[in-house]
Amino acid sequence: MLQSDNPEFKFRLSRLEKWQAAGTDPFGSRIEALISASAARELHTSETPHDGGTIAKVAGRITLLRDIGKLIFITITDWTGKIQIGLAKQFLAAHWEQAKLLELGDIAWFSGKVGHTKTGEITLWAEQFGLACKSLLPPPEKFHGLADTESRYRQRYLDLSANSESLDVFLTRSRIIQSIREFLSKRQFVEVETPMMQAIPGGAAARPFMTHHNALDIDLYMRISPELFLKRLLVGGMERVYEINRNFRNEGIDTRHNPEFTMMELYQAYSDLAGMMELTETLLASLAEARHASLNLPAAADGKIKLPYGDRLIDFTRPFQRLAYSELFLQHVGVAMTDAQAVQQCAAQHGITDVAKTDHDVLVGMLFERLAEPRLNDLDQPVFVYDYPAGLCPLTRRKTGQPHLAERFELYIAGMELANAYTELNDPFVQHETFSAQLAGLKEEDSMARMDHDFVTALCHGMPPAGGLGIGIDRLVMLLTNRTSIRDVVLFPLLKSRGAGAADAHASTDDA
RNA sequence: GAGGCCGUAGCUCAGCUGGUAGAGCAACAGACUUUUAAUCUGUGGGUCCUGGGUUCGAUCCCCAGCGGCCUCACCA
Repeated sequence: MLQSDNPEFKFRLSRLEKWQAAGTDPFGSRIEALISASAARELHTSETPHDGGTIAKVAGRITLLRDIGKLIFITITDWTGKIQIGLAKQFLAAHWEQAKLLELGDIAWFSGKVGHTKTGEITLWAEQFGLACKSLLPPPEKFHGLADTESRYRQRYLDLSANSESLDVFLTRSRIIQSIREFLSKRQFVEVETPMMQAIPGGAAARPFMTHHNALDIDLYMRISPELFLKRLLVGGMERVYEINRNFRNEGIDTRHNPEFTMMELYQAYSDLAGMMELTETLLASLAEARHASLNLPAAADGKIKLPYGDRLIDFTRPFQRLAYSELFLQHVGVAMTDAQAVQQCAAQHGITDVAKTDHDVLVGMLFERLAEPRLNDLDQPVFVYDYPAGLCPLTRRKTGQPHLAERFELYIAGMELANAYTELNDPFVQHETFSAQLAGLKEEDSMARMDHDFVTALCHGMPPAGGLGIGIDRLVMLLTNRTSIRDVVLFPLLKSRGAGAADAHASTDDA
C-alpha cells in the first residue's frame, strides 16, 4: 500500500475514514460560489461589526491551525493570500466533530460572515464548511517553510504551497510573459510556433540534444534556436513574428543555464538593429516599471526606475548605456581589435594556443570574453554592446562600408547576457558563404555555421530587410524577481535522477 | 570536467577531543471560547545519504560512490 510504513500517513488515513463515516467524500469535487482570500478580506470595512457583515465563501489549504478548545482558528492560504477562519462550537454544534477533524495541509472550504477578532484580525466566522480534499502527508514546517533546495526543486508543489515568495515568483513570471505578449501585440506582432525537432540544428552556436523518429527512421535534433524558421516566415510575408518557447542546449548547468530554457525571438520586416534597440529598451523599461510599481518601492527623487538584484540596484531608466565592441576591446584588452599582429601577441600572452592557426575574429572573441566581458558585470545599468566582429556572426548583416563588422548587439544586465539582436542577413550569397566557411580553430558546433540549403533557397526567394531579437525569458524573470539562480525561476529545473527505484523526485513520498 | 562546502526525526536545525543522538515545529493523548509561529501537561518517533576502511568503539577520522549548493571552465 501507499506509505504503509509511515505513521503520519496512518493517522491521517484514520481521519480520512472518519470523514467517510460522516458521509463526506474526502476527495470531493466542484465547489460553487467561491471568492478568493484577498477578495474576502476586502469585504471587511471599518464599519464591519466584530461578528461579521457580508457572507463569503472561500477555499484553500489549511496552513495554520490553533485549536483552543471550543474555538478553532484556522488560516487558509490560496494563491491570492491568506485569511483567518474562526470556527466556534456554539455556531457549529452539529458539525463540531467534523471541525475537529480538520488538520494542517487539508484543503477545505468555509462560508460565513467576514468580521474580525478583538485584536482586529479579519476573520471569516464559519457557518458552514466542508472538506475539499484530505491531505495524507504532513506539510513542511509552518514557520520556516521548505528550505532544502533540493526538495524545493524536486517537489516544487511543496515549495509553492509552503513558500509564498516562490509562488509569487512564478505568478510574476506569468505576468511578465503576458506583458511581453501584450506589448508585441500592440506593435502588430503575431505569435507563431516553429519546430522544436529539427533536422539541422541552426541559429545558434551550441551542442544540441539528439533524438530519433522511429517511423521515418531519421535522427532529429531538439532545436537550439527557432531563428531559421522564423526568418522563413519573413520570406513568406509574415512581417512581424515572434515565438516564446523552449530551446534546448546540451551544455553545462549552472545558476544561469538550464538545459531547456525559454526564449522570446522576434523578427520585424523593414527594421534593423536600431529598431531592435528601441524595442528592447522600451519593453524592458516598461517591464521594470511595472515590477517596480508592483513591489511598492518608493519612487526615486530623480524619477529613476531601480530594481534590487542580489546586493545591488539595477537602473532600468532609459536610455540604457551603449558601448561599441571595438571600444570595449581597446579599453580592456589594450590593443585595437583590427591590429592582427597585436591581437595575436596578446592572445598568446593570455595562454591561448594555436594562435597562428586561429581565425582573427575568433581570437578577438576569445580575448573579449576573457578580458572585456567580465568588466560588464560591474555596471549597475543595462548596456548595449554593439558592432561585433563579422566572423562571429554568420547570420548577421555586415555594416555598410565596414564589412569586418556585423550589425549586432548584445544586451548585458548585471553581468548576464540578456538579449541578442541583429540586422538580419538577407543576402543569399553571403549566407551561403558563411554557412560554408568553417572558421579556423573552431569546432562545427561552436561556429553557428551549419549549412542549411533550404534556408539559403528561401533567401534566394527574397527576405525583406529585417531586425531580429532574442531575449532570454528565464534570465529576464531572474532580474525582475531578484533571483540569482535560474532554478528559482524555472518550475521544474533539470536535476540528476536519484537512481532507479528509490528515488527520484518522489523519493520521500512515493510507494514504500 | 576541476575545486570548495553540505547531506542528522515528516520539516527547520544543534551535536564538543571518537564513547550508539538532541531541540523547536509537526504528530499522538489531554486542557483551554478571541488565537496570530497560540499556550500548557504528557508520549512516541532515527538506515545520522550509501558502501568500505581505521579503531575496543565512528554521526564524528580516512577512501569510494550517490545527491545538492557555490566558484571556475563551456555556453545564452
